[in-house]
Amino acid sequence: MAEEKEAKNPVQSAERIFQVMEMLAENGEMGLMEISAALGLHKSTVHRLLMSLIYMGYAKQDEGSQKYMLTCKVVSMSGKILERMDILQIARPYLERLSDLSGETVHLVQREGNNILYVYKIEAKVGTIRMVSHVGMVHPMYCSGVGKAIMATLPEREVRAIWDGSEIERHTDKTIVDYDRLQRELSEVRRDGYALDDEENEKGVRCIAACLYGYKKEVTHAFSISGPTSRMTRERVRELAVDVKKVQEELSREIGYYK
Amino acid sequence: MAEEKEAKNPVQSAERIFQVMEMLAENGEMGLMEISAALGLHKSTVHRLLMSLIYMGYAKQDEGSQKYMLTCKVVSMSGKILERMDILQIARPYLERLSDLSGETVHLVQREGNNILYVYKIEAKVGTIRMVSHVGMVHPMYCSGVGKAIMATLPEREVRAIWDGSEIERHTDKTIVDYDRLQRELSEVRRDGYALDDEENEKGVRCIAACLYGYKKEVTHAFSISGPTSRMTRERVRELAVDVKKVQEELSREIGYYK
DNA sequence: GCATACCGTTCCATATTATGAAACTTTTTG
DNA sequence: CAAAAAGTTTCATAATATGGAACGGTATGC
Repeated sequence: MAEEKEAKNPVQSAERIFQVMEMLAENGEMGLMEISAALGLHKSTVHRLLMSLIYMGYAKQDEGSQKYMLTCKVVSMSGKILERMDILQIARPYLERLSDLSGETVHLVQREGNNILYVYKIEAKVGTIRMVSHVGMVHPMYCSGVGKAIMATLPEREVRAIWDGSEIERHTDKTIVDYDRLQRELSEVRRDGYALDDEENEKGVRCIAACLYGYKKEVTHAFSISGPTSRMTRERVRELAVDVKKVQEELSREIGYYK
Repeated sequence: MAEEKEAKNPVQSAERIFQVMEMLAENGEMGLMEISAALGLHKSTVHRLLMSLIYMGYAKQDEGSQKYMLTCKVVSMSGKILERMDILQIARPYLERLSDLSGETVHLVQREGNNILYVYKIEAKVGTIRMVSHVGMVHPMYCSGVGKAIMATLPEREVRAIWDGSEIERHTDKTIVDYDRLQRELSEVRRDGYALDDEENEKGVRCIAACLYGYKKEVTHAFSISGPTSRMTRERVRELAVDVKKVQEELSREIGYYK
């Protein structure tokens, strides 16, 4: 009988308060009973937690519907976190250069376990098609150019762990759904120095990505240029690859990576 | 002896947890004792709160320095909040149109008491000068074009209240620092239908702004085009005013405002 | 190189705080 | 208009957070 001393949150009410917040962030406006039922907490408890959130300015109650929702106070906190993020501040001008010369959407992402988190986005300067991505969005690694760019720097067993830890979902008919193909593609990424996402994630969207070396021992960040297949022809991607690799090199060097 | 039954937070530890988070968001990496001293809480208490934040994924501890900092988990929460914000989703294409035709920085802001909060920003498509603004940033109303656009819709006593509730700070030699001038400018805004910020907030930056009608009874949102004085000449501003007012009208109508 | 001071961490008895049942009020629904 | 559901308030009780104290590690100063 293995005595598992499982780690537990030392502050119960903190845990519950964030459960409520996450619930509201996920579902938008909710009623008290709805939250109570979803979390399995007594309505009296939920009410108290909500009053606390309102008191602190993180939530509010709609006067008409009486439903609860989050305010923008965490948006403000989020902004401060991003402004303090040194890698973002350093990368920004480089990414803007990529945006200027391609006119396409540019992203900077950060690894979070088996997923990547979008921390910066520059909207396309041409065309009217908008990508669904947005700052704060979390996405699986295995089906994104940036994710593959990061995975390509990891030893096989870690790649395997990410694969096993991800829920493999087919988004388009080109989505990678078997591990062998992922491995083959990662070798190509290592060979070429950049990663491609050829409509694997979103129909009609092609993307070229590269990672950033030198921030931590393990690679944690990557960036990409994405656009509609109409403009992002295979040929154009090959052209952009030159710029992407150049930015990768310069930026990695500025961050502190040599060779 | 007026028995003031001041409202208090019904969940003490929630209050403290957010005090810790806000502290870290404001100051970045901090040591345990530093937080403890700043908040006047016992180090043991702060430690427990931090362990809770780490457990939930909102904070982490640097292995080297042992200092604590926030992770990007609230960035993710923030992203979800913004994606649910209907007015932002509706306004986005209109603001992009303004961005396309001007090439300058475009903002959408939301009133938060005496301040405005930036909820959306489109970077300038021309030039290399970057504005310091960012999504999540909070700014006083009295010294911004968007702020004046909103204030111009309020009755005098509310304007007065905002003025009194703001810390008047001179940012440039053109910053409004007396109430009479603010009032005069607000009359102009009412007359013209748009607000100007002529280097009042940031040296070398001119901005034209208008509010959005129809979302709530009170006006809560405004948008703007900003750029360096070199490109944003008085004449160009007059030209852009036409587009700004057009977007104001169309957008207000789409939101649900008639006449 | 040793002593001291400082920081971070852990433990624990105690007092405070959060809890949830129940009662009450308001709103919605049939 | 009645009944049900949602939201709010109260309160005794149980559980939780609290902070003093002590421990261990690391940096600082002599």
